[in-house]
Amino acid sequence: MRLEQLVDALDRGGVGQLKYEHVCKAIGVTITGTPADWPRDEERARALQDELRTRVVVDEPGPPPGSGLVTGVDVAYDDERDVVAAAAVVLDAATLEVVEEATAVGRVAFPYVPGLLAFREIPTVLAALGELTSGPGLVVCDGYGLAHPRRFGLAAHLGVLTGLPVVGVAKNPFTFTYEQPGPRRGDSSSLLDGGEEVGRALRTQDGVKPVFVSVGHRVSLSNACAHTLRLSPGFRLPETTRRADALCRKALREATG
DNA sequence: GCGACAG
DNA sequence: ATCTTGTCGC
Repeated sequence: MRLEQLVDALDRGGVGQLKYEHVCKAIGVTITGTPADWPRDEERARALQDELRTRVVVDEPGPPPGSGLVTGVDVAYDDERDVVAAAAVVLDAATLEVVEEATAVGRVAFPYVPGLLAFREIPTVLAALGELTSGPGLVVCDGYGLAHPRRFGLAAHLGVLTGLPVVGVAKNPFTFTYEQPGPRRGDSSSLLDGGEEVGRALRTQDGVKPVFVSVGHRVSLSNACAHTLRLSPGFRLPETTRRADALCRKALREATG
């Protein structure tokens, strides 16, 4: 996906106030600044979530597991120097082999506030996605989608901005509750916010702590779980997450030192 | 008011 | 997320 297409997508999505003219190239990575009109305080960030949440698409099953491309995205921080590095790693969904990699480095755009994680991660993640030549296919990110206080976590936010199918796979249950799923790989249970199922606790390896899957955009929950399972043949976390995590850390090392 | 709280 | 040694095990 080229950067111009990404910006077009942003405009078509009615979020044209998000400009990425700060994006430029330098020494093999993309250096991105925070968009001038990016929310600067929690109040405006929550207002933007409330505005964008209505655009989440939940009535599509999403691409079938095991075919096409699947892209993992992740970020690493150097809070001392106010630097963030993002990575996007495209895998062949059938073989889990790496098809393409891209990174971007930028300034931290927002502090970490539970419920507002997307504002911290998304600008640099978009820059990394914009560097990809291949279409990302299904995107898998760290954190939650609809499992969120206002039903608009990182995965949903990224999906609405790009129009891509996105799933969220988190390592912790956040504020939600769940019954312990069965002990075998593939066993799952509901992730609950009160009585509402907002995601699933999914066991990806026998006898290992589950991961927490939720819908981001244009995928069903059951399909999101099926993808997560296929992407996790040997470890607790999906290969997309593992690859993106390793790459963004490397990009941060090379950008910082 | 206090604690908890994706990454 | 990040700070961090050793250690158990394949």
